[in-house]
Amino acid sequence: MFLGEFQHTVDQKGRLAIPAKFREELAGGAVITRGLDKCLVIYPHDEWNALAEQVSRLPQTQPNARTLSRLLFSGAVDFTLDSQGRAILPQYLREYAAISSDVAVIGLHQRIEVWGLEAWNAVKFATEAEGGSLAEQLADLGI
Amino acid sequence: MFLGEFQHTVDQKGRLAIPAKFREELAGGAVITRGLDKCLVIYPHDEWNALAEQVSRLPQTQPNARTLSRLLFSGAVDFTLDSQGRAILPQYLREYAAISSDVAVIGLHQRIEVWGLEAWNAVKFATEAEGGSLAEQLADLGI
DNA sequence: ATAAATGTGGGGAAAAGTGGGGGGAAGTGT
DNA sequence: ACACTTCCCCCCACTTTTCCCCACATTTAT
Repeated sequence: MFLGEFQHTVDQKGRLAIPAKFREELAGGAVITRGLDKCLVIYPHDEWNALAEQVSRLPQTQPNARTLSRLLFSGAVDFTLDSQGRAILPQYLREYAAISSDVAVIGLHQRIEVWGLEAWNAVKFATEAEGGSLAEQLADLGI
Repeated sequence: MFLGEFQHTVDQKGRLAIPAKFREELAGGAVITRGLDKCLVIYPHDEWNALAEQVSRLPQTQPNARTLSRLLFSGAVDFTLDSQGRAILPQYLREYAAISSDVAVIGLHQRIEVWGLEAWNAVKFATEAEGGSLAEQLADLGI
């Protein structure tokens, strides 16, 4: 399970150190691709396969399904960690998420998100601000 | 079951001694994350897993579900107690709850809350003061 | 009163994060 | 086919953070 928030940097070669706590679960290979909110998403192999299966089963007659397919699959890169536990972020993915140097790496249970630091802070503050209304949703879940 | 109120201190390394009475129940691992009232919450592993499972099952295509996931998971830290029975509070969690040095550790049955001491005192006085009207509102909940 | 347990502080070893250099494979052009 | 360039990957080195251990003061129990 991926948990927590980490501030890392992407070096000039486009390398990103994956938090040590996440490495074991990614050892079997992982996929990084575009996320739904101008961020990047990393899935372990198993999760990715399940997701890919799900998306490809959508009726491709619907425009939204085709758009989603393109977003997910066209940008996807299969990668393994180097000996220092780093992944390489292709340039077009860095551009998509407006990532320059400082990034936030976020553990979200089954997946990992990578944000440009500024974008993440904006999202975080917004999220904390609307914490109250989200509390009601939690209540709906019986929590 | 967690009960009682304890005043502890967070040292310069961000370590917080968990009250001895709580340690046994946290021995199997625990998770600390952002609470809904600018405090921190500690869940034993079992409690946390149930909560995480419910949230992660929400359809991540919905914006609210993603926001909720981020609020809950991004701040979460999986930890075990060190040999002195202490937990480490990451800096971003201390910032969230405005925790500097003195904190209140509150046992609340299934979970533990951690408050900055000043914030806790304010909340406590407010709670005690509105005890009367609170009773009425609780009555509406069927208690 | 003595002994055990609890809360607090600090030092040192190990690991994590970051940056840079060099060798080899792949691709391009002549 | 050969030389050249480019890119990728592996390795090494440094700094910072984290984790583990020991030490001490205070409280609680016997």
